[in-house]
Amino acid sequence: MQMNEQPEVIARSAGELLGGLNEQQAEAVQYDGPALLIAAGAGSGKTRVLTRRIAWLLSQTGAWPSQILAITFTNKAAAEMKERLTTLIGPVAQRMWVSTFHSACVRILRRDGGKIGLKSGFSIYDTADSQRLVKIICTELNIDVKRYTPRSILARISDYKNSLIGWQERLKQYAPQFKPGVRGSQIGSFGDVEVLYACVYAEYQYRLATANAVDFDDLIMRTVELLRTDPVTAEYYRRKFRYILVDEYQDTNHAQYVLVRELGGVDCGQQREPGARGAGRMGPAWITVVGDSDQSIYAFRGADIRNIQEFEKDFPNARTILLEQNYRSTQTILNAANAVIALNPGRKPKKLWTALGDGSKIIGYAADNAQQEGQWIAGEIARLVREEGFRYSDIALMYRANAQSRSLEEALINARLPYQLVGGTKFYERKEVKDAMAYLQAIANPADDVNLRRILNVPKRGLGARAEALLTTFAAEHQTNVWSALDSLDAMPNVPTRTAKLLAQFRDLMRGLQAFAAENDGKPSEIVAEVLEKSGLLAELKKSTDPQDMTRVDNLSQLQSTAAEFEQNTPDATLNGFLETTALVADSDQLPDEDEDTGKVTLMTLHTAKGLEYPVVFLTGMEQGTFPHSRAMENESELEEERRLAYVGITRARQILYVTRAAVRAQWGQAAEMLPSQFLDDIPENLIEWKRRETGVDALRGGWGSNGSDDEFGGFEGGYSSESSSYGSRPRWGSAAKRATSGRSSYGSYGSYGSSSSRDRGYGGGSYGSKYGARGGSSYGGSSYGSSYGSSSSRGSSSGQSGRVTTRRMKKDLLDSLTKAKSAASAKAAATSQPSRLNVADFHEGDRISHDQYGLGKVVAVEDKGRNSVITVDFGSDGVKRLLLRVAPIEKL
DNA sequence: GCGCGCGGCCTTTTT
DNA sequence: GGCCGCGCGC
Repeated sequence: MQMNEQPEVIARSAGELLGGLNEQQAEAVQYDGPALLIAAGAGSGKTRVLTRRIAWLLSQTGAWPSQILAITFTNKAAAEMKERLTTLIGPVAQRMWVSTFHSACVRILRRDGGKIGLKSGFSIYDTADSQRLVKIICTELNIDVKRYTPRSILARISDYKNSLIGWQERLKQYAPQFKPGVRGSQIGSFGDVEVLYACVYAEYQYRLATANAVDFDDLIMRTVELLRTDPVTAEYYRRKFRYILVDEYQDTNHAQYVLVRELGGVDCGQQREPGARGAGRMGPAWITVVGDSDQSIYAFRGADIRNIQEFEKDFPNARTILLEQNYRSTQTILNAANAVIALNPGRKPKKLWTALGDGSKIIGYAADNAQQEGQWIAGEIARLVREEGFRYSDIALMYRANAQSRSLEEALINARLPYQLVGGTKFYERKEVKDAMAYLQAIANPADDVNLRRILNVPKRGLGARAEALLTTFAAEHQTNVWSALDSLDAMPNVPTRTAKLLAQFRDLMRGLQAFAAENDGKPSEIVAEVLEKSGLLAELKKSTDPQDMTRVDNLSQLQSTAAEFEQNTPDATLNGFLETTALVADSDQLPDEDEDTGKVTLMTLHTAKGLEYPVVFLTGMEQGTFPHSRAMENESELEEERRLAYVGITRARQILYVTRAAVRAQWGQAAEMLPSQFLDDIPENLIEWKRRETGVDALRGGWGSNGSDDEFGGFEGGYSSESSSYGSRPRWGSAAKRATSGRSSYGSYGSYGSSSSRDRGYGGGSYGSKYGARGGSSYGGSSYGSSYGSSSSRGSSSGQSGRVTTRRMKKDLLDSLTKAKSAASAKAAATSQPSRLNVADFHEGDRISHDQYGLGKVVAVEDKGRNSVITVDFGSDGVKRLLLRVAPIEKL
């Protein structure tokens, strides 16, 4: 560390640090004692309090930056906090550990994991890797994976780990005779499923250990193990971290709770030095936790709400400070939130209030189906921007489950509104990216069987199941891993000549890549390039004619760019560092900064939305079974969690809250009638102004208005156009309304808007190609990122700060890749770079096509009228239709 | 060993 | 509607 550059904390006076705070906030900032719980209601300024408290500890209590450990739940939250701290106390903030539980543990394990058998180059398995491994194990143990899915077994293993239950313990209790790592070990008496779980758990951990790998949950559990088994290490961290602050404490699980206790040395009975300032140099660390039990929404992944509820019992001399004043929302919104959450039994009563005034009413809308819900929302967004001066980035659409995004996206695309989707399939989960990453993993850590096996025959090189079995058998017999088996190929018996040759080729490929990586460890981007080139991954995709493969090539190129950025923004970049940052990205890390105007509407799940705020929020899919989710409705405690989720959703809104529902929603391709969500009833009647309350379905139920037409919902067009005049300006094609009720995808119609001018609006099609072209170059250094972060990344060299920069760069890329994925999914058109999706010249009499609604058909006539070309198609029993090529949702077969 | 086509099952929510 | 796994034919 370059000490003399700026070693000092910018001195902040007490007045400065307390300025603008209310009484409770100020008290929390100054609190002088070992254990503090800040029970912070939604929007009550907790991040502000947390950062000011850290500054207070530094400038008023004599703490050193290096003594601070601040834990957040996402990388983004960590980056933001670090940024705020840097503003407050100067660049010295970089010396603090501000990170997620997971990154902090990686850092600890990289340094000290050797003491529990982890070599420092260990791999971090994501959920997909872990599932692969479980599946491999199940197959070998002859477990019926239909009945016990790897997914469910893994969930169980995850539960054990979150509760710090070791595999030894499970094995001892349920299958003492089972020997992990011994081939042919079968599960004994199989009357009890616990036996199965115990065996798989044990075997899974054995394989992780031989692969020098850990999974997400291990990061926490093994760190606890380290601290508990190695007193020297424990002592080191206890002396180091004198102040521990944990955000979103209500979402911690048992393992994380214990981790905090262990790091803080709460139970080791050491006394604080008499007369010391603050926490002093020994004795228990000072612990500050911030959270809101009403926002606990992660019980499903092990979060234990009791951690926060029982904080005062758990930590001696604890103090609780309540923050109830909300600085975010109108009183109307808070009243709705309070009313909903008040129905949860057994909570400590807490009532949010605001000085901001009542504001406007909550707006309700009942649509006939999901498509119309989306259309109405799109119209409303256009109106908000046009008439009320909101920006697109002021608006967020939220939903319970990712699958709901589709109909909303389609509506936004059709209305030509720019949007960004957060979450869903992540960049690093795409197959081609995952393949490339598997190469990198296997190079960095050859013992990593899961990843090595993944790429053995990717791209296809004639090494199938037989060859793989040769390797795994040999590996098992010699108690070693697949790479070692491959490495000693010459000693392997019974290998057919042809297979031996292919295996040797693969071995040499990997040896070459390993050597290259060793020589260029500081240049991850070059390693990526080498991998893409030498492995044949790129070549395989490039020679393909599948238009989707072009996107895949782009994604791989993107991966290389991401590596290049990592390299530029990280002082001591390594391949492992790159792998690490990619392993721990979260959905919310893709989100842009609050102050950044992306010019796009944001779509995300309610879970992802936690911690965010928007002037305008649409809570969509307010139906029984959708939200609350059907799987959470039977069980009271799960229903309580849904209610907290509703509370989270409502309190995201600052000025205007919309609640919308659909009377019919397609689930697994089947239309289902949906009743209004109980949460709508929980909001006091007088707070909601319904723009449309009855749906066509409700009307039919009431026994009137049915005209028996085969348009599913006769009332649809009328209700919809009389409702909102803003639709008048939109084109209304005859087929559009009908298609909207068909429940089928209408991506096809996207391309149909494609006069070339509309393609350059930044949400797909043509713009993507050109934008990508620009990115492909080496223009990163000159970007605004380069300049704004240059100063911090050039100072000091702890990996924590680089993590921050990387994350910020990466989320940007992920964002772009999402936008790209969007366009890729929707525009086969773009692939041929034609201005219009379908070209009339491509259609001839007798061609077979597929229509989104009518299904398969045969072309009987083609009329070339330029932009207005029409084809006539015979759909058999569905009749003969004339279709405007420009708008028809069809695909040539 | 590979590729295609069919059928079953499904989705909560995520570090 | 989509993914994944399996079975068949080459």
